[in-house]
Amino acid sequence: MRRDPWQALADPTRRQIIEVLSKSPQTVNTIAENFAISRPAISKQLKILEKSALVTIEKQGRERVCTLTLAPLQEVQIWVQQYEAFWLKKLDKLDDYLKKEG
Amino acid sequence: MRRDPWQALADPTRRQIIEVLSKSPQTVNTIAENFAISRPAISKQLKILEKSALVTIEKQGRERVCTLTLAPLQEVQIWVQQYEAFWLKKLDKLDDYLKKEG
DNA sequence: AATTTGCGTAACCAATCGGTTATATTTATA
DNA sequence: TATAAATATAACCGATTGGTTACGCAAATT
Repeated sequence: MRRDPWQALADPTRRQIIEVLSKSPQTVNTIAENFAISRPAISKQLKILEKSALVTIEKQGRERVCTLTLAPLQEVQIWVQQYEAFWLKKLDKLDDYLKKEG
Repeated sequence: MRRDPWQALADPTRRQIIEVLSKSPQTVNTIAENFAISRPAISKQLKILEKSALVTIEKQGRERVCTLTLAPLQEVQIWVQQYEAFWLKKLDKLDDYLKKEG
């Protein structure tokens, strides 16, 4: 049941978890301290992030250390960049047009 | 009821609609031809895209012409790029470390 | 050995999602 | 003017989402 990074990033809480983990790897409880919702809710979101390969969870004693993996963001970035290119091309065409007609 | 672009982009059908519209503005039916799902389903998705400002829908006679607006993608791109920077910085640190210790 | 800590899991719930079919409305066409 | 075309809207539906509380269990602490 592999997860689509788009779907994983759709939720603001999950994006915030990523933000928190970008400072450093952290345990589940430490992450949860940043949020108003319950710890099991955070656990669930972490599992979703894990399934989309954005986070790896490593057992260390009774704690679980969560680490960010940014690789899946590439898919998103490439998709967006493709449209950035399209966008710039369109601007170029407009530019050409204005130069010819102007 | 303004929509989050992240949430709008979470659905693969909606991303595909964006792809279709990136060729040129199109009417609802023309868009729908690209998909196996019903036309009302496409209408719904278009409305979601409209609410997140990714698409504008203009009435022209009995047709509605849908045009792509890529501006909201900037929010996504900036968010992702911020982590690209983080990622590169981390690689730099690793590089420094390896040079010192190596 | 008993207790506390850190976490997962299960059961539940209301809201939202993404689709459907049926119907209504407006505009173009014969 | 009757009809066809393009589309929206409503009512409905099952699945998913994102949260909750209650409970269980292994590891650390006392």
